[in-house]
Amino acid sequence: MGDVFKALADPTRRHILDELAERDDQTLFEICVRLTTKYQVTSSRQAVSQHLELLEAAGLVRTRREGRYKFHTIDTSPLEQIAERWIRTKPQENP
Amino acid sequence: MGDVFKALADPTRRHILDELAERDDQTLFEICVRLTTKYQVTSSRQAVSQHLELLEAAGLVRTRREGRYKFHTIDTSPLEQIAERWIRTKPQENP
DNA sequence: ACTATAGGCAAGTGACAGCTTGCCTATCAA
DNA sequence: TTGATAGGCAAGCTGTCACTTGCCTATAGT
Repeated sequence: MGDVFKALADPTRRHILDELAERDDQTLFEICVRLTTKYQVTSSRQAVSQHLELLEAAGLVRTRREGRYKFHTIDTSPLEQIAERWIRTKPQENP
Repeated sequence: MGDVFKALADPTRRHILDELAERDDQTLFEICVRLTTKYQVTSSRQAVSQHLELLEAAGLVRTRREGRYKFHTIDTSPLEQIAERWIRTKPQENP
């Protein structure tokens, strides 16, 4: 669970999630091109690849292999619980 | 906004928020004691102090000075928007 | 005034994160 | 088969992070 927060802590990874939220099923090269053109992210291919590994390890990105292409998909299910961890717990609650 | 994610990326800071969610208005020393007894966090006073600075800079903790005591309060308002950034955005939306 | 308590400031250290570089594998088209 | 494309592996570098250490300030009690 801490992996999700660490994954979200980097601005480049947040841009990757932004991009995958707009358009799913993108390859590594497609993501690289769109990061540079739309978000002015100048990271290399290997850097983006390592970010995608981390996002996949955190459960935020799922991958699907097809021939020599590897498509990446966003998975928002880990995000749906994390914020409520502290929001729901009010002070002076004593069961 | 990225400060919020970076603040949440550290397990000790998440424990601090857990503790402040349970009991508000705690001093630095109170937080230190409770971190060690309840969460087995062995950080020093200065380490916890630096974590609280970071949490305050991220807007997750508010402080109030009273004499030589400084009370810390959790503020969950930054958390209420962050997760929805990617959850709300569905693919194939084209305005 | 003096001592203890609550907290702050700043330099230093060890470890890890993000990134690059270079080379390698696998798939597809010609 | 050959060349080009998509991606992976691994070592190395650099900056940042979490933490410690030592000293300092300020408030409260006696």
